[in-house]
Formats: sequence, C-alpha cells, structure tokens
Amino acid sequence: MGRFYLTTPIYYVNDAPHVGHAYCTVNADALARWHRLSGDSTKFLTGTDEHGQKVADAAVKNGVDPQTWTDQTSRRFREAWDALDISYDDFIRTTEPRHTETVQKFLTAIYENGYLYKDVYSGLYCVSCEDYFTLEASDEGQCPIHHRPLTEMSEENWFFRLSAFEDRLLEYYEEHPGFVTPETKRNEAVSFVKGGLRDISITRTSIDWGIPVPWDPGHVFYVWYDALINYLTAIGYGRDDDQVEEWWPASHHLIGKEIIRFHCVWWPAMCMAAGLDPVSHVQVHGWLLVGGQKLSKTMAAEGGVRLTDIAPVVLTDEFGVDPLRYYLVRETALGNDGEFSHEGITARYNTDLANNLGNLVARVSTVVGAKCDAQSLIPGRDTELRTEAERAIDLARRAWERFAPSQALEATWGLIGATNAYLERHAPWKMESGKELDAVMADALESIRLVSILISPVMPSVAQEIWRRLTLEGSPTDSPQDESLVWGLYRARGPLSKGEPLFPRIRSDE
RNA sequence: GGGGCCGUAGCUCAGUGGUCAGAGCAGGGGACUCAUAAUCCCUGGGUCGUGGGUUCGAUCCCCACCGGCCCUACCA
Repeated sequence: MGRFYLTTPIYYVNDAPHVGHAYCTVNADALARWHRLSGDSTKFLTGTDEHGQKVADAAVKNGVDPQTWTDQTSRRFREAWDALDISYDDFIRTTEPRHTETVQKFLTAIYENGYLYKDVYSGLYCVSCEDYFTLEASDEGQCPIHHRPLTEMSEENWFFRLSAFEDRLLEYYEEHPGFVTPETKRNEAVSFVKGGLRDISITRTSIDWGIPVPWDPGHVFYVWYDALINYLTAIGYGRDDDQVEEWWPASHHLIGKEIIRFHCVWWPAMCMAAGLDPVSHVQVHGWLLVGGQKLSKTMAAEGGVRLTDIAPVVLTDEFGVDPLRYYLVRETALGNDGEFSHEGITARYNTDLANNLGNLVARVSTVVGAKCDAQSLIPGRDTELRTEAERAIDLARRAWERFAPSQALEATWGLIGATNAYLERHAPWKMESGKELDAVMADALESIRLVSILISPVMPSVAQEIWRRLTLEGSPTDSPQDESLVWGLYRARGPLSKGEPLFPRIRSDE
C-alpha cells in the first residue's frame, strides 16, 4: 500500500468548463479511484486559478469585485465536477488564504536563496495578446499571433533566475527518466531546456489582483508563478511540513501538452530554487480535437463547433454520466491527441456499452434467473474463463500503473468479449437445468463480477448497479483490488432477475 | 522568425531496425436465438504523407519537401 498524490491543472476561472477540462479531470479521477481501490492512501487535487488581469477585468465588466466574480465562476467548475462524479479530495482556489500563505513562504525561500532579482523589464508589447515578446520571438517586430506592430514598454519586475538551472534540469531529466511521460513529451521538454533558458519576470506592478510580494509591497506575483505552487498549498507547504513529507515529492501531475513548459521546466526549477525536490512525475496528455482542430474559444468565434454544444452537461444529458466518463477515458491513450465527435461517442456507447457489456449482463441474468439454482452457482476452479479473466486483470493492473487507463479498459473489454464467446460455445440456453448449467453460468457471473470491479474507477455507478444485479453485498470497491480481483469469489445471495437494459441503445436514424 | 509534434486499412487509432504491418468500428459471408435486430465464427481491404540517404534490410534511423497542428511569458 503506497501513497498516491495526483493533481489536475487548476483551471482558469474565466473559461466555462468544457469537454477539454472534463477529459483531463475524468482521467485523473479514474486514476485516483484505481489507486484507492488498490489500497493506496490517495489524495486527488483539482481547483481553479483565479488571479490575473483578465479576471479583474471580467469582474469590472460584470460590475462586481474580483472575489465575488471568482466565487461565481469557480463554483461552475465545482458543479461540473460534482455532476461528473469526480471524487476530488480537495478543491483548491488560488484566492484562498492558505494559498497566499504557501506562495509567500515558498517564494520567500527562493528569494532568500538568491534566485530572485529586481530589474527593469522592457520589451515589445502586443495590445491584443496583453503580452510581451522578445525581438527574436516576434515576427520582425510584429506580433506573431496577431500580426500587428508591437510597442515598446517597460516595467520594473522581479525576475527568477531560471537560466541558472539549465544544467541542473538536464541532470534531473537524466537521472529521472520517468519524470515526464510519455517519452515524446519528455523529449520536447529536454530540447527546450537545451535550447537555452532566459530568466523570467514573475511579478507585476500594473495590476493588483494577485498575491502580494511580501518583501516588496506594490508588486504582485504573476499568475503562472502563483498557480503552480497550488500543488504545494494543498499539502500544507509552509504550514504543515509533516504533511509535505508525506506526499512530496512522490507525486503526479496530469497536464495538457500545451503547459509542458510550465510544469516540466519552470516548476522543477522553482522547486530546486526553494530547496525542495521537484515532483517525481508529470504525465502529459494530448487534446481532444473536433474535426482535427483544438477545442477552443477561437473556433467558436469563427463559427466552428460551439463550445456550449459540447459542455459536459449537454453530453451527460444525452448519454449519461458514466458513458461519458467511459468515452473520455477509453477513446484515446493519454499522451496522444484524439478525435472528439458525436458519432464517436455514440458508436462507443452502442458497441462497447450496450452491445457488449449491457447485453452480456442481460443475457446472463435471463438464463440464470430462469434456469439456475442460486445456491449452486459456484465458479469452477480451473476453467477456460479463468485464464481469460486473469490475463485481463493482469493487463489492466499494469495499464493503470503506467497511466494508461484506456488500455485498462481495452483489456477489460477483452474479458467481456471472451465471456460472450464462452456463452456461444456452451449455449447454456439449450442446456437442461442442473449442475452442468449452473457451472457454466457461475463462470459467466464470476467474469461479470470481475468486470464490475475493473470498470469501477471509470463507471462507478454502473459498476455498483451490476454488483447489485449479481445480488452481491456492499459494493465493488469495498475490498482492495488485490483481494477482490481473484477468480472464484462469486456467490449468489438469491435469485437473479433481469432488470431494465443498463444501456438502452441509441438510435441515430434521424 | 525560432522550437517541437503529427501524417499507418473507408473511419478512429495501436505498433516494431528484419517471419505474410495490427485492433475496434464500418463492409461482405455464415452460425445462433439466451440477450438491448444484440452475440459468435470467417472474411475483403493498406505504395505505413512524398522524394532522397544510412543499412544486408526501414513504416519504424537521418535529410529535404508537402500537408495538419502546437509552443514562443495566464485556453485541459
């Protein structure tokens, strides 16, 4: 039994929660649930990022103060996650006092270690981006994104000596080959460091919606610099050091590929500067694409897919919570991009859920209910399905351990398929009632019991419902998986009945 | 401009320096009838983006190009 500390990024409150956020959060939730099921002491953290100029502006526009504004917008994320059955242990907001305290302690440590210095930051500013570019980063003096002329501006800032960490970061990568997975993403981070690091400006004087710099009033920390530290806030850095000892650095961040730089370069350097070991593992995931394009507000503005059409709640209304969770976890391997489409989710629903899993439960329930004696339903010791089950369990366990939840599901569906095939071979519907029939069906029931445990991190409600239909007591997650994912434990507590279809087929004939 | 990723069957995606390159779905044929017209078995189909190079041999390594995309100081 180990410890498992897993985080999602904290989401920027100005966004409305959409499928992209849900993709990351649901996958993280499944991982957290698997580790709880494995008996690990688990802490699963998500939250919202609430500082910065854009938030302050949005508050003004809506006629409220920033805190009131973020209270409202942060709540949308919490509601979305509750609706998706996300089992977060902590929901952090960067406007909480505990975060201010940790950020100030952490950055003071960096300051005292000599990695911060004050300088005038002058650069080329793009009004549209609200951001600075260096001459090299610009397109011959034009904004590379908006293709508009950049204007020269300057501001006095505190700088973080990121450039001092090139060698140490490369060394860290060298010594911790599993620091960033998958490997292609690790290579990206390494080549970025090898390309040379500049110091970064980490404070602003032009805005005040942020965390004050304790040793220099009038400055607030730049949002990204404050946001990353949330991972430490939640485990009590600077407030409860024993807790930090427990959870850090053996921790995992699940992030999207666009923020590799912050998590795999800035963040470990910040930790080193503060005298703390960097997080041990960053798992990078790709994006869900719609028609080959990233899910973004820009697309909505351009008349592409409207984000509101693919808000999580729209999909849960149509498909249900667990089927959406299944799709988000199953469809693409973490680390790769994947295509998101209505046709795709419908196909997954009908084939994997309705035809394979739902129908299996239905056909077994019917035969058992009609022809079997509950008391003699005891799985065989050495039977063909046992081999299949043990193989699937082994594959699934290893997949979860390497952050490959989609493969864990793939292995599980291998067992579902094997069970359907097994039924075809034995054709229990042709058999007379008796011991032989009971033996065949007990193996099928045992297989379904194991499936319900295997799917529980992804479809907790469905797993519970299957468990109930099998007449089992409690829930599939009551025992650690190394005790429950063992062939032969099924015992019926009474007669089985068929029940309504778990996943009514979806017709798309209009 | 600089850095990086991707381009494999109709579709969505796996995959490896070397026996006939894989899965699911879709398509075709058959079986079965317990089941949500579900299930099971068999099956067709790919110049592994293009052009070079390294190699005894490359889809997988290197280079160029074409196409798609990302990062370049606050969109998972």
